Order: sequence, then C-alpha cells, then structure tokens
Amino acid sequence: MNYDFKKIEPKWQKKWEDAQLFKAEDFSKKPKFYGLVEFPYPSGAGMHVGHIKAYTSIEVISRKRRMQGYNVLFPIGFDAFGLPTENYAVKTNTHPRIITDVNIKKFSDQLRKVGFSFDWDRTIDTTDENYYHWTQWIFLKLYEHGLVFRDKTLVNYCPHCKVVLANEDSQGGKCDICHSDVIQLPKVVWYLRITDYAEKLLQGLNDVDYPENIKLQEVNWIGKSTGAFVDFSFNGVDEKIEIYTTRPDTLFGVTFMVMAPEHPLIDKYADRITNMDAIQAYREECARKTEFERTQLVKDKTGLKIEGLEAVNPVNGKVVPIFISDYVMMGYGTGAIMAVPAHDQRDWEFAHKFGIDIIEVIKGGDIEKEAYTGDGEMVNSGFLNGLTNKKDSIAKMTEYLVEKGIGHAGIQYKMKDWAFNRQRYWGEPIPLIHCPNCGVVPVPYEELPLRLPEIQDFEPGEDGKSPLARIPEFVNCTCPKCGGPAERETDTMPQWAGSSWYFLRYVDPHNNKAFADPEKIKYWMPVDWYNGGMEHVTRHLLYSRFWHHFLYDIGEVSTPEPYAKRSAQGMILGADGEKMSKSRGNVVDPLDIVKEYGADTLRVYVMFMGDYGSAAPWNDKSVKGCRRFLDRVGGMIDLVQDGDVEELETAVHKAIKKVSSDIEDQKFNTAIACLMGLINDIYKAGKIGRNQLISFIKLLSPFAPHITEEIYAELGGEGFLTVAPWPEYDEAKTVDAMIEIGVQVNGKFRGKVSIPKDCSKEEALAAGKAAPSVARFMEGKKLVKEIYVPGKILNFVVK
RNA sequence: GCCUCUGUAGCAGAAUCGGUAUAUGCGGCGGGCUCAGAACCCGCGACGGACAAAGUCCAUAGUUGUGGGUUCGAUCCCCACCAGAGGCACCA
Repeated sequence: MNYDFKKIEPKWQKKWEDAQLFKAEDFSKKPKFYGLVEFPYPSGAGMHVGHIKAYTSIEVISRKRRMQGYNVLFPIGFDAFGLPTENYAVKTNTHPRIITDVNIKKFSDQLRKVGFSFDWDRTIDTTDENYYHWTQWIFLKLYEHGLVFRDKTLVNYCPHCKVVLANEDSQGGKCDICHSDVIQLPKVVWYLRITDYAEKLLQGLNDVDYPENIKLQEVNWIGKSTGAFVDFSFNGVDEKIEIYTTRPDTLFGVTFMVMAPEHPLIDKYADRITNMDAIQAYREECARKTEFERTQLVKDKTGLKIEGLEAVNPVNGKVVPIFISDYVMMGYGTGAIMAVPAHDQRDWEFAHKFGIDIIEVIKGGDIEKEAYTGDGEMVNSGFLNGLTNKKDSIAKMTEYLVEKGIGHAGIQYKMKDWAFNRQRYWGEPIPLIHCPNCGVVPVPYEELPLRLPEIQDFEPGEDGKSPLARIPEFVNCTCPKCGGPAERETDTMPQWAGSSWYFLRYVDPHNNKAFADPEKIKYWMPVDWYNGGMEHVTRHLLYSRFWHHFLYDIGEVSTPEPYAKRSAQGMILGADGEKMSKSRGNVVDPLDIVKEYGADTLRVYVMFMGDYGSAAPWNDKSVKGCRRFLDRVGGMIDLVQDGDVEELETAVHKAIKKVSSDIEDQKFNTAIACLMGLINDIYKAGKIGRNQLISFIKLLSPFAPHITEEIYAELGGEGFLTVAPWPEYDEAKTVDAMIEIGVQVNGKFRGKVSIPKDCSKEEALAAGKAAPSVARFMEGKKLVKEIYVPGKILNFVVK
C-alpha cells in the first residue's frame, strides 16, 4: 500500500502556500505562539540532517498550536555574513553577494521540500542592507550608552583566517573556523561591555524555562565569585597593590605574593628591582607559550622572585616575598594574588617548588601532603582563632578589612568582554569614524545603513587589516562633528552580530523606520519556544540575551529576556556512531532521503530516532521502518467504516492523551511509538471508524503533514487537516474496564490477575489469593501483611 | 583537576509517585503469499542450566554497568566503585 509521495508532497505544499495557512497575523485576537529555530548559515553544502532535526521539533509544536487555535509565528531566515562565504569568494573569485544569493535560494528550496510550515513572507537575510541597517543602529545605541570601547591587548589571532577571534571562537587554542592554532597578538580592538550585564544575565536565568544543564553552563561561563579586595603594600614604598581573594579568612596564612608577569606596577618600580633583565626574559617566555602549552603545563608551575621589592601583609605587618608567575593572569581580578599555600593547591605547588613557608591557618587537613580547602578551626590567625565556620570567619575578616580601610567585599566574573571586530569584508561595517580632531565619532543615525562597498578583491590584508582599508572611497569621509577630513573604521562586525537580534526583526521584517514596531514587539515577544544547539549556549544565546537586556534597559523592547523557553536537540551521528563529516564519508544528505522515501518519512524518522536531546546514530534500515509505518497509515483507508470501532475506542483516547502530552514534553519518539502501537491494534482489528481514523491522522499530522492531508481529502474532510482542530480525549475512555494487576509474594512477582478497574480492596485481595500461581507460594505460610496499591500491585508478605 | 549528564535485549530506545522491567522501531527466528523476492502479511523470541520441542524441572532462583544499603517491594532513593559523553580549565 505505497503512497505516491512524489506526487502528493509538492501538491499539498503548493495548496498550503496558496491558502496562506502559515501566515502569522499581527494583533490577532487568538492567543499567540512564537516558535523559533536558529536560522541557518547558508553554506554551499546545503542542508544537513542536523538542520532537519533542529527545525522539526518547533515545526511539530507550531503545527500542533495552529490546530489548537493559536496565531502562530514560525519564521525562518538566513545568517549569511561570515567567513566561509568570504573564503569561498576568495577561492573562486566570485562576489560573496552572488554566492550568498545562490546559497539562500538553495536552502529555501530544500526547506520547502521538507514541508516546513514557515511564514515565508517574513524571511530575513542578515546581509541585506535593510537588515544590517538595524544591526548598525543597535551598535550605535550600545556606543551611545558607553558599552563599546577600544582597548589594546593581546588578542587571539588566527594566522590562517587572518582574523582576531573572541575567546568563545578560539576555545582550546584552536580557531573555531579552520581549527588551526591561534596565536596571541597585540592589537587595538573594539569590545562590547557584556561584563556590565553579567549580573543581569545571571539573574535573568531565574525567569526563563531553560533546561538545567543549559542554565548551569551559562552560570559557569559567567563564573561569578564572591570574595574581597585587599590592599597590600610594598615594603618601604607608599603604594597599594590590590589583590582579589575568595578566602580573606586565610590572610594570616599568606607567605608570599604573586603578580601576573605583565602587571604594570612592576614597570613602575623597575628602578628598584634588581633582576629586571630576568623578569623581561620570563615575560617573553610567557608570551611565546601557546594556549596549548599553557594548559599542558598546569602541573608544572614556573615563576621568578622579584628582587628588591617585598610586600607587606596588612593584617599582621608581615613582610613576604613577591613572585611573578603566569599562573596569575592580568585579565582576572587585579592581576595579583596573596598566596596561601596551606589552603590553595596552586599556591601549595608553587611554594613547594620554590621552598617557601607553608603556614596552616585552618585545621583539618595534612598540609604536608596537599593544600586543605575544607572547613575547620582557625589557628595562627589572631582575632579569627577558634572560629570553625568558613562563612563566619570570612564575614569577620571582611568586617575588619572595612573597619581598617584596607579592603572590602567584592565580586568577580570569569566572563570576558566581547571582542567585536573582524578584519574581513563580508560583515556589517562598524559605523564609527576616526577624526584627527574629535577622536572617535559615531556615524549619524540618519546616515545608516553604512553600506558595504562593492569591491573586487576580498583578499584579507597581510597587515591584519580589512580589505575595506584598501578602498579610499570608503575610508575617506568628513567628520560629522567638525566637518574636517576623517577616516572610517574599516573593521567589520563578527558573525554573531546579526544573530543577536534577528528574532526581533521577524515580528516586523519590512519596517524601514525602526528595527520593529514597538506594538508588534509587545504583541509577539517574548519568543515562546526557541530550539537550537548546545554549542551556542555560551555564545549566541548569551550574546542575544545581552543585546535584548540592553534594548530593554533603553526602552526598546517589552521584556528583559528574549526567550521564554529554550530546548536543545541532540546531534545526529553517522551510521558508524561518529560525528558526521566529509572526511569520514558518513554524511547523510537530507534531500536524498526526501527523494527516496519522501519528506514525511524523513520528518518522522528524525523525530523517532531516539530521545530528542540525545545524540543518536543514523540508521538507514530504521528510516525504511518509518516509511513502512507511513505505508501502513495510507493503507488504513481500506479499513474504514462509518461507525466507531468499539474495541479501539480506549486505544484511540489513550493515544490522543499520550501524543498530546508527549509533544509538549518533546518526547517525540514515544509519541510516534504510541501511534505505531495503535496502528498495530487497528490492523489487528481489521477495521477503523471514519472519525477514529481522522483522530489518528490529526495526531500524526504535525509529523507527517502530507500523507495525512491526502488521507483527509480522500475521506472527504472539509478544509485542510493542517488547521483542523486538535483532537480531544475523554479521560473516562482512557482507562480499561478490566485491568491486569501484578501479584507479589514477599515482593517477588508471582502472577497476575484481572480485576475491574474500580474494585474494592477486599475483592482485589481475594482475587490475588485465589490465583493458582500465587496460592502455591503462600501454602503453609503465615500471612503477615497485605499490600494493595489500586491499579498498581498486590503484595502478600508471608513467613 | 572541577562541574554536569549517561549506563536497560544484538542495536536504537520505553517505563508520572519506588509497584507486572523491556513499549516502539531495526536486526534475528518461524510461517504465509509468490515462479521468485531484500516487497507485503501473520506469528515468535530476547534473562542461567537440563530435554528435540510444547512443556516441565533445577527454583519460593536470577535479572536494568559493578558492589553494598534503605524498603513489603528498587531501573527509580542513599553510599562506594567502574565505564562513557559533554562543559570549564592555573578564575585566586
């Protein structure tokens, strides 16, 4: 009973589109549902099966919501700026605009063939000037509010891609794009002050429905720690050296101090330091180390004592030596630490290597063997002696520091500011101007969009400059402030810029007066359900939350958090259980599946292959099984009778209940398994009522919309199944009249009995005892306890 | 090193509260249909040993990575361990 998917799939796709079934209606009186998927980067390779899995979940929810009477916004767009396109442009000497247009066309065609119910009228493209106009606008707002700054620092630089990378894009010391080793390069870069929003990004997690592991990953990434800043001083010099510590209670255990090699106070007191040459040599050695080497050397601490300078502990006046070491970093805290080797493992290792004293101030461990970081009685600690609780001693010490004016409580975050520029062509131009008189001047809002000039040569500059720097017509301009000659910033924004606010553009994609109409934002936002990959948790998700919080603070959007609910799909692995990759040759092209088995089969398969959030290997045989299931669905048309089939009634109502709740819980695999079970029952019965079949195809419709729509038409259904009301179940009909219940003796399963669903305890117990397989085990024993859990179990305890 | 998660049949994967472990699909086995079939239909099993098998017996037995514990009863809760995945990684 094969159905001709090649004919019916395009047919219904066209009919749905002609009937505009997926058009979201602004300000509709119906309840709204905004379902969002991470818009694709339109690569030349076309869609990956991973895209299908990522999109089908929200697709299923969106289709179900429409049937439930919601006004649904389910949009799609293209995140099209980025390096792969530009690299391909350089390689083929084709303009990135042309490549992007071709790829977007390809992706759109593919997405349509899978039957996704996107509202195509709202499609966006981040490289469209009508879109990046507003990316630049938001950037200028950030600038206006002091959240954009320039700093000269060591940056992660990829020599292959010739770009500066954010920490997030160079994890593990490898370039995220080409995987070559990243080197450290001194450079002036633009930053967005995301750290100003660390607390809001942390607190905001309390108000959203994200899976715990995603929340946790963001919390760890933000890395909040509470502690204290304490002022140490140099012996004999009037100078404060501020340190940050999470354990101010261990101040009496300080036996040395460590500063980051590049700490500026070292240069300030260079004339007092007698081994400056050695320090310079150590600094150079550190700068040469790659990220990889640094992580490999975690266990083996290196460092150098500063000769000629010593530090004074402010709580006891003790003079301690100062070291420099690259285990202390300039980028966290104050770039200097107090070292308490007895109670910090890193300090302990350093002290051991350099023969420094270790003074115990908390009892409980064996500091000969390792640092002790647990709780215990304070000793050798003056006024803290005798306290046994970490919290109390930290509080008492902090109080003391404030009283003496030598320190105060403080908070630190691990998160770094966001390096926000790239030296490449295919990105949003940064709308800033460098004027010799006025300094940095923003491009006036009315001059936006600042267009990317049409150029022929996209080769990145050897000097680490953007190709835009070679276009005098672009670079040379007049200063909007003083009218004098000035130069434009030639760097462009990073890949993450356009995706940091795209969900706002969907609510009003054609607006040319604002990024979106405030009323439409109020109507549609927040996104009700956003699905995407785990790999974006500490990047796109965090970045877009940051921008949205900012836009909320300046009154541009209606809620602080952009996404009410977030979910994440598990990866689809190759048939060999390994990550899909061209080099392994285990890549599955979703369009091949559509061609061979149909879009419905592909959709059902990716939803059925396992727990949605877990990784699962591709299995061609299992794809065929899904196709077989759909063929059996099509075959039910031959079993239809007018009236309901009584014996199937309970199974149908159970299925409505289970499929409805399973979809909400993202248990798509069990929803489909339930329908597979039901169809087995139907074939066993050899018949099905017309209305029962309609309920069945409604439940399947979000997963397999084409075949179900076709069956609905054959049954003479009115309108489209796609927007027919979602079936309801009768709770009373979801329970069987007679239930089978397990009977245990001493907790061991010994048999089962069939009893009426609402029978009394006495009846149940009697039935249990009467069962021959059970009676055997109770013969000659004394019954001490009878347990009856209605609907669950009978248990007889005997001796 | 720290944090999080996972471990169920040959494979993938089910199992609201602690209550008949293994739904569903793949693969396997048996049968039907057929000239034939990897197509379709029907059925079966999966967890020790014995008998050719139904069944019976060992056996009031065992069974969810391993070993303990709590409980009338544990895939589920607690403790310890083993294995795998992911995240962070000298964050003071």
